[in-house]
Amino acid sequence: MGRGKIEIKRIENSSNRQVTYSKRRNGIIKKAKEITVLCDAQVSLVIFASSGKMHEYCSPSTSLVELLDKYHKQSGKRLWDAKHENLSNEIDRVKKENDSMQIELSHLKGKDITSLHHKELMAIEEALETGLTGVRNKQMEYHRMMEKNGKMLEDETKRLSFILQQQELALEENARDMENAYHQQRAREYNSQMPFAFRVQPIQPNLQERI
Amino acid sequence: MGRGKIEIKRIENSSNRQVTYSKRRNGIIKKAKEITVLCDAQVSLVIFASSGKMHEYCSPSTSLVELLDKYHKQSGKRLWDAKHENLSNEIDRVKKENDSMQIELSHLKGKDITSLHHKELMAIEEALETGLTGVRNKQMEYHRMMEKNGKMLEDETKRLSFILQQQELALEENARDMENAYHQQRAREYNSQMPFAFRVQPIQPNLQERI
DNA sequence: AGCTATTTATAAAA
DNA sequence: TTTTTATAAATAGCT
Repeated sequence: MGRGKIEIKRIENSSNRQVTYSKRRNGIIKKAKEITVLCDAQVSLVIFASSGKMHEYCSPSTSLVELLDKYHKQSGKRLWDAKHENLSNEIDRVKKENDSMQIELSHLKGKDITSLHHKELMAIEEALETGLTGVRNKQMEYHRMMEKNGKMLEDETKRLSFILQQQELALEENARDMENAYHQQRAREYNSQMPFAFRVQPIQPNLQERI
Repeated sequence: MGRGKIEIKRIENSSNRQVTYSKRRNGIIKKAKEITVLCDAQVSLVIFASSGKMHEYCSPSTSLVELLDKYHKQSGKRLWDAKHENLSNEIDRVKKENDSMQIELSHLKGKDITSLHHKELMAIEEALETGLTGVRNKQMEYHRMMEKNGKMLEDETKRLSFILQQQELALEENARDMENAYHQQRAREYNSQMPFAFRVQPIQPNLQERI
């Protein structure tokens, strides 16, 4: 069906193989369409190239899912049974895990322990104590942190109020100085003397050592 | 491709249609086999005649299920039925449940609590305390039961040893009686007198009222 | 189901 | 890839 006859065996030349694949794939799809129309048939065709690329054809009157359903019914082959079984098994497995965790949780919460024996109760008690210790340590840690923060705030407040007090004292002193200066001024004015300047003292106490 | 050219439209003559279907179906399957061999392709082909009869071809290196799996991965189209999807959904749901229980269990056991906040820790602590209370109550109950059992055993032991003591006393008495009887016998033999019988007394004290 | 004239598909080349 | 073209292959109509 071409310039030369070919044997039906793998085409070793990769680019020839690719070209032939493309042409023959189109050919098959064309044939599938034709038989669909000519003979009222339903065709599902899925082709994967060695590259992994997929092409498909499905008769327009139907769908792959529908055809596979018919396939089930006709061939009796249960295509999805294996999958179903796997899924079911996994569900069972996970549910069992679930149940045992559920029971463990109940026990840890003190529920459904009526039927337990002494040894089991001991184990649960131990687990609860371990957990409680862990949680309480964590709480303690948290608490200590809060306390530390509180202490720091308290210290800072003390420091700030001390500074404030010092500043107030300084202001009062300053005010007194000014008043004195005023009275002296009046006296000097009265004596035709020049007033002498006064300087505001630095009022902020050196508190660096407290920081 | 035949004695006369035909239009690609439904063949109205039923027997012609049937013949053409048969010939072309074979043709397509042959082509499918050829492209499989020539080009390293994988082909799935399912054909239903209008009569409902099915024919299929699948490349020998694979299977329909496998190809459909690949199909699903490539196209993203869901081929499996609702049941399948339901199962998948259930697995997801149960797994999620599992995860959250796993986390809860970890927390109750004092693991992975580093990232928890104060409020959450409080809740866990409370749950642990409740659980511990429950378990300890149960232990207490158990303990009380054991104690009660112990008390009963003790009482029973006392009762039994009392009975034993009584029996020993009775035996001693019996022995004395026998000795006396022996001496009397000897005396009587000496006097040619017949011995008189003696009876073992019931030795078990009536202790029913203690049970 | 075979046969065969004719159409169609396609291998090789471009 | 697509087109060209010589040739192989498929098949429509007939038996």
